[in-house]
Amino acid sequence: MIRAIRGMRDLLPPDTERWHQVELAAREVFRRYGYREMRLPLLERTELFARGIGAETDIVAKEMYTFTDRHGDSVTLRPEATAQVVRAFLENGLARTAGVKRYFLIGPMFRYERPQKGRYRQFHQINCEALGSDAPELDVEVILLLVDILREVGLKDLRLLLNSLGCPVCQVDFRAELKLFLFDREGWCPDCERRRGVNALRVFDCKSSHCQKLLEGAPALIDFLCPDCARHYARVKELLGRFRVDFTEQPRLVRGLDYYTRTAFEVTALGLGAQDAVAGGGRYNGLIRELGGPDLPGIGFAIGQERLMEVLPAAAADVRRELVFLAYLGAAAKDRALALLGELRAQGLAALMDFDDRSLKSQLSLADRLEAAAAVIVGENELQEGAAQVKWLADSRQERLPLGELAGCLASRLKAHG
RNA sequence: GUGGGCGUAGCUCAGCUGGUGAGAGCACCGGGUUGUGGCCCCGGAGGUCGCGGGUUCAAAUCCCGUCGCUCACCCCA
Repeated sequence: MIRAIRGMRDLLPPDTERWHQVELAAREVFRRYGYREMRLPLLERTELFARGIGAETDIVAKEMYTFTDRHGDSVTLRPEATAQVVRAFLENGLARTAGVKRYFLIGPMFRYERPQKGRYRQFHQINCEALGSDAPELDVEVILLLVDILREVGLKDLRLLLNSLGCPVCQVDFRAELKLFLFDREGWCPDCERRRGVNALRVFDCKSSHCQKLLEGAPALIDFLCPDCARHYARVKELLGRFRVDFTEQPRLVRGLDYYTRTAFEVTALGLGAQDAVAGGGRYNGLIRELGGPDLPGIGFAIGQERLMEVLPAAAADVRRELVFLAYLGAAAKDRALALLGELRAQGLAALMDFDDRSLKSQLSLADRLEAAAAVIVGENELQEGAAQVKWLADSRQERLPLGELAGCLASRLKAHG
């Protein structure tokens, strides 16, 4: 048997329907905030991500689906959206439009990692990007938007973690100070031993309780923020408070993509195992210029859709669908049922029938298993009388409806039942 | 890339101190009304016991290898 590729999952009904509901809810929130959709290619030039995300990051260094196409160009399945949104933004001349540019993007991302709970090689994100302003009010708008989506889809017990990563100016001083601290102490785990030289900030991410203990008393980035960054961060916190958004300051929250500056945030939820971040994002003020555009600031976030689905409360079960099943007996009735099927569908009802001349018993059984609301029975008797038997499967109530008015009658009854 | 756990019917699993024909529940098909679902009863179909090798008179059961799944590390959504 040919199996799906490792880390790639089939998404089937009824899950597809729940995914669709979540996407609809997200789209509705985006609409209210004035964000519009981009749909972009899954494949980009490798260089885009190497430059955009940072060549030293794990994503670029060891997690990308990169290969050469038939013309010898190096291409990569997108591992994240932001670099790509910026590319499309610049390529299509959108930087020249007025004001803040607000976009969202929903779709699959690819990273070649070892799969585990909440982590797949193809996964899906709901992305938000706002380009063209450095105002802290925009940071707050984006965070509010994120929280609104998560609430709209029914996520409980979310936790918002907040930090400021400062700008390149403050980071220079901080990194120097941090390195002094890290090299002043010994006993780091092998990973941190390596990291303290290469990318000192990452040491904060270490899950080892031993390293976390060693980190006590380490310099905090917040203490090194330049006046502008400090003001920005203070304003963000002030506004979040004013909008009654609870957050936890997490001085050790560092993001794994090099382009982040200033505001960084993450939403975690219970029940996800080790991969508990449902969404993450932050400001990226240097990225647009890095990718060859003007010096415009930006901010955005990504929701991990698999993880979100995982923690959402289960959908209410045991609900009859608004579905009509047509059962027939005999060749003449089959033809009439086919015609009725078309009428019901034209009326906007969900309707279906079986074509394999089964017994009435098994046709009703099928209707039941499909959780149809009603079964319409058409046989010789019904043809003669010009009226079908309609059986409501929830309570077994049965009624006769004229064949000519069947579609209309069923439509109004189903609507009445809600 | 590293480590732990697991791989028996479509699904969830039992059986595994080696030994009578490989099982259960759910799902599926048929029958119990010749035109009526859900519940119940009866019957049926369905398995290279992941794959390969080894030990043995004998292996789903022990050993080795391999592949796969899964959780965790790393990192991220």
